[in-house]
Formats: sequence, C-alpha cells, structure tokens
Amino acid sequence: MLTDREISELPPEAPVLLAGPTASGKSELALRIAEGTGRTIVNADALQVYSNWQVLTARPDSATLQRCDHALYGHVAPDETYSVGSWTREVEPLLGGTPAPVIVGGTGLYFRALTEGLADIPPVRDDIRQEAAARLAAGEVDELAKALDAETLQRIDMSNPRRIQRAWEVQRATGRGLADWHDSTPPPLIALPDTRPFLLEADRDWLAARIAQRFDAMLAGGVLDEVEANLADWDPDRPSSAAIGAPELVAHMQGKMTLFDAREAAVTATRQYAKRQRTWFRARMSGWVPLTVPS
RNA sequence: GCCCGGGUAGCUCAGGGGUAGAGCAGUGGACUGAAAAUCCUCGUGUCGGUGGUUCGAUUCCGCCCCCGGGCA
Repeated sequence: MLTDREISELPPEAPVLLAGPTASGKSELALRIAEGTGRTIVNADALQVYSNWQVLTARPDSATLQRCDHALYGHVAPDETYSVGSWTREVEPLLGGTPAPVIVGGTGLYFRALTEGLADIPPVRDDIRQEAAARLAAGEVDELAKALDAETLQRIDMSNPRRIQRAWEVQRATGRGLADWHDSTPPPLIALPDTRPFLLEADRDWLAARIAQRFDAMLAGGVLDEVEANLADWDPDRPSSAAIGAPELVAHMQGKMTLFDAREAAVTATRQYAKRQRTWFRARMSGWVPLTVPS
C-alpha cells in the first residue's frame, strides 16, 4: 500500500491511475491521494456514471464529494446509453492541468482506451442497433456474419453474439469493416509511462468476504429504497439496469424472489465480476505497479 | 420403539453388478463503444459405515450410524 510520503512524492503533472477489482478499496485510496495533493478524482467505472444508482454502485456519497473534487460520477441519466467512447471523450479535457487527476475505477476497457487508444468509430444510430438486436434475437446470426469482411470475421469471437452484433453495426453504419477501423486506431490520450499506474491486487478470499460485507452494508444503507425509486420505470434492457444487484433486488421487490436469495445471487454475481476483472488485469496490466491488499 | 423415504463432487440431485454424471458454485481464459456487459474452457468423488453374496459391489442382502416424514 502507498505511504503518505510516497503519495506526496508523486509528480503533480502525472495523472495517477488506480485500478483494481470491485470492493478492493480503490475509492478510499483515491481519496487519500486526492486530499493530500489537491487532485481531482475522476471516475473510470462504467456503472457509477448513472444518476439513479448511488448506494448500489458504491458511488461516493454527498459527504465524500465535499472532501475533494470529483468528476464523471452520477452524471448520466438512467435511460441514456453510455460507452467507452463517451467516457474517453469526457476524460480528455480533464487530463491537462496540474495537479493532474487521479483516475479510479474497475473498468479495464476504459483504462485500455485511455492508455492504448480507441478506434475513431462514429456512434452507431439507435435504429441500427435495434435492427441488429432484433435480427440476432430472430436467430439470424449467420445472416449478420455474411455482411462482414473476411478480416473482421477472423478476428471476432463467432460464438459471442455481442461481438457479431457490434461488427455488423459498424459495417452497416459506416460502410467500413471493424477490423479496418481498429487498424487505424489513433494514438492514446496519454501513454502509460506518462502516468503513475497502480493496480490493487486483492486476496481472493479476503475480497469475497468484503464483497458480502459490502452488500450487507448496502442493505443497511438503504439500497432497497433506491431500488424502489427505480421500480416504476424499470427496464431491464437499458445499460444502467446492468448494475449488479439491480435485477436481483428488483425481482425481490416484485415478490419474485426472497431477500435472502436476492442477496445470495447479487453477492455471487459480484464475486464472478471480480474474477473477470482479475483476468483482465493479469492479462493486460502487467506493467502497472501492484499494490497488495490487505497489506 | 415400529413403518416408509433418503444418505453419490463445495451445494441440489440423476444413475446403476464391471470403481459414476448433470445443473449451480468454483477455476483458467477471451474481450477496441451495452464491459458491473458478452463469450469460451475445465467434473475422481473413501457413491454414510461395516460384514456378506459374487470372478467383481457404489449398485444386491444383513447389521449399525445419520437426516426427513408417518405411527405409537
């Protein structure tokens, strides 16, 4: 773990990157760094951007927001579609200036886009996505695949419908293959060597226990009220509804699941998410400075 | 105490004279615009214990233990 001295010695002009699995203590560390150095905390978590979830996504509460500057938290409406592209465009103006921000989150894809670049593909219109989804639901996978170029076909995982859909959407919307777009990816907003990248590495069992404790704390902290407030216009298909625990607690509120089972399912889903995060970090963030927790 | 049902993978359970298999959990992995998403891979465990029948028992029989339910 970082000492106060190490924190004060971080070069002010270098953004601090802080990644790690869910519930590993990223936010607390980010707060320590920001409070000691006057940096702004910038969110790199795909779900903490949504305005309708604060307790459920463990987004900083109003008391915490008073302690230092925060950006990209809870600023997106629940029915809006957010993406790596949106995030990348929003962080760019926050990178300049001294002291540089501390960017914290668990979404590996966002960090990758930041430090390795993101293809400059224009947003796909909603009706195209809906057409793709409809055709996929109708079982027309092969039809969609036929519209793709050979190089793209070779690169995407053909057993993953989401990937096929994305490739098809890009082809359809831009008339250009996904592989081709990827090949002309512009340079990243910032290169890893120009940052101070830290990766929290949590003991598996320790983290599992923390995940369960955190969910219980959420229950005690009013998640059910938060879920209830979302019940009236609940739509499982929108991105904000993918927050772990949301479908489970909604099912409970609708009388389709006991609270015990909902808790169990949410905690399990969180553990599985943490595992996916570890896989990503292991494979792609070997150049980051590891911080072992608990220390 | 008697009568039924059951004790098989971490959990729920299927199977059946030639040492066993699914779902879930878990593991490893992939992933450039839904990423808290999406997708792929991996299944040996004294088949409750102990005697017996048998070439061979987890599977059949006896006894014992444990868990349900019923009758006293």
